[in-house]
Amino acid sequence: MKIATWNVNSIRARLPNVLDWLVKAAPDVVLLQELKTIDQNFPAMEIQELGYNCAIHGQKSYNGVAILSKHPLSDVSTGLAGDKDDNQARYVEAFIEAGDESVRVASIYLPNGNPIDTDKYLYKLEWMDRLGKHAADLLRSEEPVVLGGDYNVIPADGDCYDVAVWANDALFQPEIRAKFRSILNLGYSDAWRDLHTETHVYSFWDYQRGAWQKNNGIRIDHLLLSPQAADRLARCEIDIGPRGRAKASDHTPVWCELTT
DNA sequence: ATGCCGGGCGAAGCCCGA
Repeated sequence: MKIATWNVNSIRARLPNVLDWLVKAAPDVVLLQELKTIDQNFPAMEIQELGYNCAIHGQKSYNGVAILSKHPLSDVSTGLAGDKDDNQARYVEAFIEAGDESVRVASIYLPNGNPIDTDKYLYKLEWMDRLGKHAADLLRSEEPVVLGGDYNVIPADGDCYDVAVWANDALFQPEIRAKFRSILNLGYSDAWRDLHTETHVYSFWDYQRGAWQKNNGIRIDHLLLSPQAADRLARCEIDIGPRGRAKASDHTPVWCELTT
């Protein structure tokens, strides 16, 4: 089963690119972030025509996450547990029913947290704590689980082009990276890192300053696998193709292949 | 590395992203 994550930076602005990639890459499951639209304006018809079921958790203008699946979706839940007052659409989870390939997945849009001396940073810390609690709960099911999304965390120095540039950024703070590691330490695997040793491979390039052309990127889109999913991990790749297209998102898809 | 892009909203210019 091929499972991808992609921050599309507006599903409506990106629809032609997304549809093309769905046809070309043929993933079974896609975890989308930054829909930037409400559920009613999500282009479900066009995506369903390619054979995908949709679980949508939209929001006007900002955030918004979705799960696309060629297999039936069940047990859909929206929002991350632990804070009833959090109304930002950053989490959707579902069970993918596919016989002996069944898997539970979540699409995650972790808060950016910049600037670091503001409430936005505190919100990021709090959100990561809640994600860790929920991730721990999910492990107790002993199911294969894939938590994929835009984590807004640069895990290690080699995951960005210049550590000096990112030193004061929320994505690079030691306590943020420690919280990300603490989720891994529960028992999750960073699928891409587990299968690759090379550094300076990225999933995001800024629109500005010719970042794409100069390969000034960061690796912040991750697929975290529970042990039961990691045991089935056959492949994990970053497809930089979509980033080079006209009207590209600033993120590109990351995908993994789970076997039985 | 400071928003120089790019998207949403809404009809200019501001908010937001990483």
